[in-house]
Amino acid sequence: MIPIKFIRENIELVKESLANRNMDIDLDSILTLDNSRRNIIKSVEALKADRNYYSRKIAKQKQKGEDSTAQIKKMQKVSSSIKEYDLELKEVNEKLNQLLLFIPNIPHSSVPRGKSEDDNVVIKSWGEKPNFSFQHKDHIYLAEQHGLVDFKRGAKISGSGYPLYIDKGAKLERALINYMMDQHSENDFTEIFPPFLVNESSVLTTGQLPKFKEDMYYIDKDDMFCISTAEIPVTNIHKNEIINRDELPKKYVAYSACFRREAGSYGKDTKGLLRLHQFNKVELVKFVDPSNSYEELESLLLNAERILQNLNLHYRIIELCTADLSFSAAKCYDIEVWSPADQKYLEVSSCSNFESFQSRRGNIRYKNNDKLEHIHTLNGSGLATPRLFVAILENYQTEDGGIDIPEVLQEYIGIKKIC
RNA sequence: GGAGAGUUGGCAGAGCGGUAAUGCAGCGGAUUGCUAAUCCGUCAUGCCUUAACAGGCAUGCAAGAGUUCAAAUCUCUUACUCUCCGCCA
Repeated sequence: MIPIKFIRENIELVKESLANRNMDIDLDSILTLDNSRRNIIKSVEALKADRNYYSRKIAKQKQKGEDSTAQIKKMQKVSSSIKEYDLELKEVNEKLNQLLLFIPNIPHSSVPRGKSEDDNVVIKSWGEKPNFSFQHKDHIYLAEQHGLVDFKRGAKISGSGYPLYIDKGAKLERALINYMMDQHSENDFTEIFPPFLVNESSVLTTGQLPKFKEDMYYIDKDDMFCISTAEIPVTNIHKNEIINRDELPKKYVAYSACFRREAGSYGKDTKGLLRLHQFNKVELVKFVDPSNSYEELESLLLNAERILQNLNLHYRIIELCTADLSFSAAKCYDIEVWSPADQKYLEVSSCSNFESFQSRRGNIRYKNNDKLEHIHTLNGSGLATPRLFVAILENYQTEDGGIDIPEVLQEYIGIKKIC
């Protein structure tokens, strides 16, 4: 949430930020609304001052036993016109707040400007693309060949986009989750197992609502949302709380299933594990002192990268440009792992600094000396499993058609190779 | 699902129709030569005036509605927390 006062005082900056995001939001009508809001406040507060003055007078008169029917008559009129103004003010406030909830975060000054995702910047590349001396296969073939994932039965049970992991496939999936959780725990992230259904206010905090309601699974009867990421429950751990400065940074790691309707992406990546309605993800969330949130973002990125390094998978890091930045983020890095079959990079993590955007929505503050201020929130996938699963199958396949298990996972899965 | 209790500032805690006591912590200042004490101020948000310092007004007692000249206080609705009962993995 960008506060109206900030918009009012930095209108050019906000306009520029929206333009850089390729977003068209009518700021002038927001300012007009703000203006009329302040005018109403002026009028109604003058009346309320009047009312307070006469109420006190009436109280004194009553004590003395004097008659005050004239004043009371007058105040009845004042009160009813206060009521009208208050109603008007409430309507204007609601309209204004509704509009403000649709304004995205302001990109950090270091974010590259761009018109589309083509302007994202590759800032790092780690490892090497594998060279196969044999005809290598894609993950769908490999998964079906070895009975790791049953897409057909998943579709029978739920629909497309709900893979059924079986036997060694199920074990590999669980090994990945357990391995990543352990790694991050060792780096002082506190382990969380969050609720997977959350209320509306939690989704407003992180910014998936109100703008992206179409992407969420919604349970009408109970007014609950299925989480699209563990970011939602974990960020809301401290909703409406005040955190002591000496407790910062607060670092959490959580596994969750993630549910996404993927509205508007029909026909894209419909086969295999690349785009799913339900998938598993390990998420890192940090609550940090605003003065060093960008250093914390860099270290968060390293925490996520470490997983791919330990799995010895080639990846690159993209710095998202203003046009590709997500709604709530001020800055974001994507980590993309190499898929030999598709000959392209697959996004397995987004690491973002939200600055105070989410903490304002969720009223998450910290005590800075004598002042209460909004904290900065960060999060990053560490990592999402489906594309990681893809990368392991494709990068670790062997000439005899088997799949080697990466060394760090062997103790988790109990075998060294899928034959 | 049923019954009861509760929700007041950073925290603790009073007030139960006349407009938020008090304590603790924090911050600023004064004073005293001693790791501290004492005193004063400040310590939520918004709006207005001001270049700024500062000042004025309003709002704020879980959320919303109602009664009233006046609501933390009375009435209704909702949310959440706790306790007990029921059902259940």
